[in-house]
Amino acid sequence: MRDVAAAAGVSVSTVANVLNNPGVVAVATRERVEAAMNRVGFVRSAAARQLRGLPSRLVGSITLDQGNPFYAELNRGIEDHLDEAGCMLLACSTDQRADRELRALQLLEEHSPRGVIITPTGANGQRLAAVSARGTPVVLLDARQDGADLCAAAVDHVLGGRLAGDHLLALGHRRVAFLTAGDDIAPVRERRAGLAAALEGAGAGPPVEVRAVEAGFSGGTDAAVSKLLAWAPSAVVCVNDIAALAVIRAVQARGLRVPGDLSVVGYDDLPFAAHVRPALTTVARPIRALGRVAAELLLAEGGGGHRHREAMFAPRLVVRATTAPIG
Amino acid sequence: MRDVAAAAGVSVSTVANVLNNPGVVAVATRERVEAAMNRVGFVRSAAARQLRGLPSRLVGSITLDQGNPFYAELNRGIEDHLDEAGCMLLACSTDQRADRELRALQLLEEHSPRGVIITPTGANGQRLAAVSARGTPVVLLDARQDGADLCAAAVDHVLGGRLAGDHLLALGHRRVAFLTAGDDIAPVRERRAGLAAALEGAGAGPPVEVRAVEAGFSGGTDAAVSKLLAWAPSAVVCVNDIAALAVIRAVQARGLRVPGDLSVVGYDDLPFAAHVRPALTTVARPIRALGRVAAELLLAEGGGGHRHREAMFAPRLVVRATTAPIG
DNA sequence: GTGAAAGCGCTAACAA
DNA sequence: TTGTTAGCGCTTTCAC
Repeated sequence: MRDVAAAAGVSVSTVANVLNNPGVVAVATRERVEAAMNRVGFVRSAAARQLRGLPSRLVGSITLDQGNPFYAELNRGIEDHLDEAGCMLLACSTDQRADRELRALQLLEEHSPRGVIITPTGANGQRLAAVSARGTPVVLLDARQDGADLCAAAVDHVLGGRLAGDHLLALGHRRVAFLTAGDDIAPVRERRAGLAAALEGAGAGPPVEVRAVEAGFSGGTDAAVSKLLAWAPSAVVCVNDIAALAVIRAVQARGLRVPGDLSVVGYDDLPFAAHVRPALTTVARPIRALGRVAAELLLAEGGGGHRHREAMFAPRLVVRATTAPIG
Repeated sequence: MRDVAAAAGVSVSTVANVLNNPGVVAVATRERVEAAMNRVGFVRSAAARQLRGLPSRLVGSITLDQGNPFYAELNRGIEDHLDEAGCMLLACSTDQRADRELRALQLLEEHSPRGVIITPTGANGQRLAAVSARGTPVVLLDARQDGADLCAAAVDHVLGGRLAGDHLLALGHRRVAFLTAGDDIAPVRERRAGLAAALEGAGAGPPVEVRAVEAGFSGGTDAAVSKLLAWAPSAVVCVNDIAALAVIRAVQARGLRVPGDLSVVGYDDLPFAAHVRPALTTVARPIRALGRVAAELLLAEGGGGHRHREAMFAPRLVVRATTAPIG
């Protein structure tokens, strides 16, 4: 900036005015300064502005895995809204490990971000509250504010589980399994609870729970499917579409048919769900909108007189071709 | 930091030593300082360190769309490697628009990142060279260094196109279409060139090109498929797996069978490709490895005496069930 | 309409 | 082993 000032034959504060207060500087001067900026290749230093206490343009995003299509889409939604405010996403993955989450939080804080949007593992609630108390807006994503008083953009997963359960009940299913992924995070517990409530409310037995070791497209699923089939359910609700697809494949590999021999319900309605054959019946949630709203809540928290809010989204059942009447 | 110093009854430079030079400070003092840091809730200011000229821990990633599973996986690979160096990803999407790319570059530069990894639209080559010249390492991802002298982690897309072409030729196909997505970026041009080379080398006609307006899972595909079928090819090579899936669906909706009536080849081998039915024949590239290597090149460029390098990955044909002999 | 100067939190060179 | 100090690039207040 000094260089620009020198090149334009003015003082640094005039350059500053051109930048922050263009109206106050004479047109001729301004043009001279702007020309100088181009000549010198001037780039403002965000570090220096931050040091002066100006609001940062960085927003942290901590998800379980930014490589997962679901979280990728979420980040995209966040980015879309942030873009309008000139902010950028600092994206980290935790792989659902509390230590990685803590580290990410630490590194993020050092950059004094405008705020942090997080899909929490659930293990660092206190730390999150501390970050928030220190003045960095924290928005919970896909999680309720349990205890801590924070903003949240959440999905009613109890309803999601119930939707899946009601759908299967209506088709005559009574033996229903729930396939989870070795995790015990709140959104998964809630889905299971909703499913159980639906089944038990109708006098059916509770869902049996089957754990796949890995949540991914491959690995761990095959053993889980053996366990699953040993219980001989007529339907299975999966923790997400990826798991559902893996289950379908494993079931088909055993010579069984979906939905003829086993109905399968996914969760998320990822873009591929509609294009798979048989097309996946699944519980949809507005992923990108979730991200956008989280970003909105984050930016709104900057304003004074703030009260933490929770934006709750209702999931929606999308019936396609992997569920069928029993018999 | 002053607060910590006061709380521990030492000077700021002692606190600094505890942070940067722990060996040189007396154990008792160090423990006192560390206790004070916890008490005060001390968080280092990255802004201040940067202002002092220390290397930044931020790495920019500019992709076409971080919500796209391919780029999401790429970012994850980058993150994996960066993590070991304590760096974080500043992720932006351009939607393949030159103006958005320019803006992202601008915003990134203001944060003086340790480097930038970019899937270029191709329109801002000069600007990239300028950024690099100014001292910020730039690594091209999924692109060759055309003209500009930059590091690159690329895939041999000409080979990729050729692999698809050779496979189809071996199955007896002679009328082959190439379905692109309304874009004209280098990786796509190269695939088409490789495909054309294979076909023409074997005396078959050149591939006809069909443009889908949108690259997404939905939208634009249906009209493109009509155009495609009007030409009555026996096989189609798609610009990526997502497009391939959309094509398969649209073709099936018209009562035709894949691969019976039309063979389809995808590109990328995204995780779902193996789980779709019929399972997708596709050209695979090591996505996460690409990201990791890009990150490696980036960090290596920090070291002195640097010569720009190009890491080239060979794609691999994965034959599944969407291609069949003609007849 | 423009300039001078202080200070944000930190590091590194030097002094004690 | 610990303390003092200058200065990184910017914004902002105040004086001209």
